[in-house]
Amino acid sequence: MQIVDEILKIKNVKNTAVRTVVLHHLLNQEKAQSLKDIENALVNTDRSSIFRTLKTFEDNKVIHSIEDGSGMTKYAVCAEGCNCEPKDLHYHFYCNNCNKTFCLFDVPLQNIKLPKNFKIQQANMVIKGLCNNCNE
Amino acid sequence: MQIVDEILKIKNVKNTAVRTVVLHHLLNQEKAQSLKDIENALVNTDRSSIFRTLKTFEDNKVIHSIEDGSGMTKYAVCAEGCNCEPKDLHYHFYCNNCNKTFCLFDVPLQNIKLPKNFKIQQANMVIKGLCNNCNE
DNA sequence: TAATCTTTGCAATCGAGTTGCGTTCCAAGA
DNA sequence: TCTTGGAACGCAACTCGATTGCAAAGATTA
Repeated sequence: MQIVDEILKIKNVKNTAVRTVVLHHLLNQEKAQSLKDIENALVNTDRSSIFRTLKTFEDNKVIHSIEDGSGMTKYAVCAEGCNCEPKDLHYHFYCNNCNKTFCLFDVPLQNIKLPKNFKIQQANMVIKGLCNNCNE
Repeated sequence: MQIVDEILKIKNVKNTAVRTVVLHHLLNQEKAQSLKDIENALVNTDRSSIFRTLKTFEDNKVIHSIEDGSGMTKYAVCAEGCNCEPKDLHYHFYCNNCNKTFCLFDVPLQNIKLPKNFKIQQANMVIKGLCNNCNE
């Protein structure tokens, strides 16, 4: 739990009961979590409280959200030092079979050459296919 | 209208009244369209008919869908010869200001090196920022 | 023409996300 | 310690894009 405290302190987010359990849960997942995933895991915590907690975390760069095309926004803890700027972006991998969403921190994002006068602010890169567990 | 007929014929999709107007509309747009966009443009065509038409088009690779994070799935006509396979993928650009979604056909997709045993099937690449009209 | 399958339009439903509001909690100041 | 104001919480209701059930209309085949 001291990691949770530490992260919240660094990101300047006040620690509360809900925030603690939500962040603790997120830290213990290998795959990005949807609101429903978290709701199911934390049975006695209210959905809207979790929702507002996720918003707070996102606003304060504790976590980042991923639109993986599953219809549910997924959330994952930002890597240390991440400010969710273009340089901090990474690919996500969505498994079409087990529906898990992974952060691919090790796959570098190419330097994208946009058309003239287009300006990048964020990006949402999702590769879909089969993960190592589901690929035969 | 003969382009519409031609595309549907090539993609093996039976031509109907709704399909004609939907595809014709999509062909005349510079930006990807949401179901609502199409609904608003084709006032006397039913939403569910448009919806089912889009599904049919997508199943038959007439169009592809884009999850741009706006909460609404967008649709755009596939380029000639597109089979919506990884090699046919392209980046999309979502303008945070005017909310338009563009297909960036000219920006090549890098060859992504996935972790061992991961297999790519599709991808949804969305870059967000300001388009040329909105970038000052 | 009759039988059958497909497409369409309408209405209802689903579900993720979001919000309003009253209550509870907490921290700062009196 | 008590008071007070703001933040967080829990509950219920609501929004809105997506989807489906069903019957009518249209197209296709025998």
